[in-house]
Amino acid sequence: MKTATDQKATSLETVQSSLLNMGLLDGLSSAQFNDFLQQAVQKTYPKGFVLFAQGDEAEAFYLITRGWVKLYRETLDGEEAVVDVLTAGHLFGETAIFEEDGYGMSAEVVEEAEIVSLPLGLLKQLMAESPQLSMNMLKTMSRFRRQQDMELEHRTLQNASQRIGCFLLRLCKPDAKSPIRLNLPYDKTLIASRLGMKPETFSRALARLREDTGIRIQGATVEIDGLNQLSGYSCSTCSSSYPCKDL
Amino acid sequence: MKTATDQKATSLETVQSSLLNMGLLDGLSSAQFNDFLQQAVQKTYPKGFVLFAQGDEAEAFYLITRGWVKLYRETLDGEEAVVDVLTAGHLFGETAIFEEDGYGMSAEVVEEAEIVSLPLGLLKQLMAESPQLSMNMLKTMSRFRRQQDMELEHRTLQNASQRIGCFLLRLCKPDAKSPIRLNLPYDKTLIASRLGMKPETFSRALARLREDTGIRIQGATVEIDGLNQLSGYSCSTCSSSYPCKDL
DNA sequence: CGAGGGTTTGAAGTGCATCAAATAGTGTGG
DNA sequence: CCACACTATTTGATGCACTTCAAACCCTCG
Repeated sequence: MKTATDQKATSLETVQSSLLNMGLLDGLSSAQFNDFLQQAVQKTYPKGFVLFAQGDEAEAFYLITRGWVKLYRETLDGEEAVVDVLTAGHLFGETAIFEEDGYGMSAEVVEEAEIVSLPLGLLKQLMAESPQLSMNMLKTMSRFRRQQDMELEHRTLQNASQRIGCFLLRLCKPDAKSPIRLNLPYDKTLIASRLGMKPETFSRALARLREDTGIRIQGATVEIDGLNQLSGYSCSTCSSSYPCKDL
Repeated sequence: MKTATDQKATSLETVQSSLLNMGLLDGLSSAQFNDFLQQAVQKTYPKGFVLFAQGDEAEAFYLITRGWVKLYRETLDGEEAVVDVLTAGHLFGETAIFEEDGYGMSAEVVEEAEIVSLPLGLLKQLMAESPQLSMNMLKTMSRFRRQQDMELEHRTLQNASQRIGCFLLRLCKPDAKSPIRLNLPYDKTLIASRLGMKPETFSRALARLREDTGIRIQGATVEIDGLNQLSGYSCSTCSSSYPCKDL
């Protein structure tokens, strides 16, 4: 719950290339794009920094260029439900553009992150002028929505071990060659809540996944011999078979 | 899994007023609106009719004017996850507009329904011309997305009885006077899957809800003395307190 | 009346949560 | 470089919630 503030501005060029890569702003005139660029601010945020809290007035949306950010909701009695954990290339906060009572969730940095913030007002304004921009926005939202649908399905139909397997599969590069080695991107407790389970359950479920599929785990390092090994285990109770490109 | 076909065309006027009410087409020129109207088809579908299945090529989107429709996904091993159950005034299938591989879920009529179908192609075409239309679409999607977020939160944080209480609350008209009487809109088995639980669990959880809150249940009829009674019970583990306008 | 679906009830099992405690890992100051 | 403090992770024991399988009940409709 830190609100510390080590925030270092970085060069415009970096910001520019980041913005171009995210797709949302494709098709804007260069004048329009420059408007954005002028108002873009890139900073470095420490772990624990809260970018915004549920209900805050929505003034900006964000693009991550490094690090990890957690999106979550808090209930009246203090529980926390992690909606998603995002990293470089991901966009967030932009869906607040149509919501009257501020951001629908909170966002907190979980691993030191570089983040570009952009004014929502400008986005809204340019959207009225550029159908292409609206279209991009729709695509973005559509993809998010599909992800959320999958998420709900997973919670309903997959057990803890399968959800972990699915999570690991999504960490694998599609073209990786066996055996695949990968590192868990953030700590196990956070992965657990990302997947809707308690840390203890995560630990046990991971152990079971290891026994059932033969993957090897050493601390935060995971080694997988073949993807079929995992996809057969995790994807059977899912409506889209591996590779599920939506997640 | 019926595919029967009793389909009766209805008058253009009815279709027109339905279309005007749904908000999505606000701001279109009358010429554009008429294009839509020309291609709108309203039919009556029997219970069990499958409007489209996951993966089908997406050619139309739909507006319900009467009855109930279930949106769901099916897994490889035959399980079914109900995404939502919709009724008059609800729109569905329109989010397939940006998806390359057809509808992301299946849609089946669960209570005889009158449904207007509209060509997705036309929507896409007009969206390029009318920023307002894109904007409407974005609002629609944004609302859907928020609903899905809530849904996920509920599955994570509420137990079965609380989810049923929440469901009942959303059936109540906000201005209803106590005691509130209402009828379950579709059968209990379907409500159960809508809420992500088995019929047996639903039955027992409903019994527990009755004991804990004092609501009265007689078959499909529910009587509630006060909303606080229910909201206190169901909404405490939720991030938005009653009345949660998003669902 | 009888068939069949929806609903409830009972008994037993499974999975995840909880509480408690041990262990491993990490960073700090000495 | 070590000892300590603190956090992350694992393990064990137990409980509760939901599911499963089975059977009874109920209601509607032909």
